[in-house]
Amino acid sequence: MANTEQKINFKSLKASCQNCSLVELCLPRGLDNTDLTSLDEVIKQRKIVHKGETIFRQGERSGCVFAVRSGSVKTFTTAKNGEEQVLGFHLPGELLGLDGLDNEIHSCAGVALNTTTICELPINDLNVLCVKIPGLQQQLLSLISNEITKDHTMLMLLARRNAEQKLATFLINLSGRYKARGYSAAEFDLTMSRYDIGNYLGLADETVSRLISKFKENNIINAARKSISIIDHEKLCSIAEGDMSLN
Amino acid sequence: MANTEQKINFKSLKASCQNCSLVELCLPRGLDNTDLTSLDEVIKQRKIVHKGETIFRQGERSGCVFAVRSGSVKTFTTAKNGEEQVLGFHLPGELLGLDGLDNEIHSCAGVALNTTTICELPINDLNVLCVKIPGLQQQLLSLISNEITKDHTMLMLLARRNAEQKLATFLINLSGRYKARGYSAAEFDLTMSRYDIGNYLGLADETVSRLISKFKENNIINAARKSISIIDHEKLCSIAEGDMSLN
DNA sequence: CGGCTGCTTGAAATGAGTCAACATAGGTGG
DNA sequence: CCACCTATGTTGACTCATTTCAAGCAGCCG
Repeated sequence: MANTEQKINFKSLKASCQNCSLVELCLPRGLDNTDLTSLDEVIKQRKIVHKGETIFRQGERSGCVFAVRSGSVKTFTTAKNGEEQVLGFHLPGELLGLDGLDNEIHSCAGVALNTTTICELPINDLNVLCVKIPGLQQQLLSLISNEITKDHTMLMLLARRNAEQKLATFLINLSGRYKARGYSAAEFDLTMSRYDIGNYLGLADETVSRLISKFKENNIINAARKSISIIDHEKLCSIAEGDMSLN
Repeated sequence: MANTEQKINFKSLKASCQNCSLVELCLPRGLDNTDLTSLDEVIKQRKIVHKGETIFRQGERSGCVFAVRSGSVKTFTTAKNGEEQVLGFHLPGELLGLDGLDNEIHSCAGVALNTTTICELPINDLNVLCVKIPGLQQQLLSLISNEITKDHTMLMLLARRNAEQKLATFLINLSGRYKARGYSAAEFDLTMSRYDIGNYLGLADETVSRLISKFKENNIINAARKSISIIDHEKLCSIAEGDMSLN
């Protein structure tokens, strides 16, 4: 398909899909440069998606997995009655669309929350590569397996935690993910609306708003609209764990 | 590893792991008898597990996926503070432990709810087979992908539905799964406790109890302890969908 | 500049949780 | 085989966290 003569090293691969977790996950497990070249060929050219635009639709077979290069994305399912459930938010370096890894239709949709750059990874090409690179198959299973573990954490959060704990956990989680990708853990933007946060956490958006205000009053965070800074990470953790409650 | 001379046809395979969904899923996709023979070799001898006994532990690497042959199993995670969250119930013919398909540690535990027969499918053997049988790899991805979709449905249920809808959905779901495996859709036993149901659905067990009573009063179901019969499936669906509410 | 969308805040309503007492089944041991 | 004991399930009364309804506010985009 592509020119396999052109050997690409890790640096150029990383440049072609910066912070792409698939690539990063593969690296420490002993894939060599040839493998990486092949992998690089699989990553289609980046695509720019604007706020509110759809990356893949529910019920559609995109044939791809996606990696966020910049910007952010929400995934959600739509029920028969039209109700939406936000399933997750995806930051730079993170993957989405793994529910289509079996090359069947997506059970959720992905929409950009702001101007976003996306790398597409065609699944058929990945499958071909999997035969050539035994470790890659394992990586894919690991990725999708982690996805299940994440969902299980979310089930616990939704079923067992109160509103304060949910929001605190959400903020800590975002903070950690930004940090893992080299951004500030203390200051970042909430690219999603209060409504989306509430929907994701199983709360009314008014409740989210109220809690943010309460966290502000208690000098745990500072917030103005989209912009968030975490002042007291430790207290936020205590709230998330249920070891502490406000008022 | 095993004697590949001994050709086993579908019938004997099915007998060896009755209603095993992995086998069933593979069949319609064109695996031939030789493939099935190999698959059969992978399925370790059945194991009997008694009520309350553990099939695999959280944090343990079992190296297996499991299929329920008879009985039933619950899976759950335990949080740092010791709190448990039930993640699912597994009926005859269903798989569990897919979170270990990447051959890493399980992020949840599986415990028998009553006397249960289990088939073990060692992942390493499956991986070897995947090289021999291209379709199998696809099947595994499909299975795990369905698992993600199921979790997403559950997230929607926990986040957006009230107690009545949750319990109605739960009962309809169980009914459908029993039916799919050839059991009665209208009459079955709840092998799990009210506490487990409540934990799974994010409700107090008293709430579950009250709702069962309410459904009984309205002649939608009949129930005595573990035994359940669905009288008015249609109404139950209406409640689940939120088109109808009691009192 | 004006209108729109998203956010904030207040007050009232309510669904589900908590606490507590009681009922029943099933298992155990005398 | 009966009597007791413990688990689990049921029901009631009360509480409270969160939702709902409603009104006002502030950025932002055309």
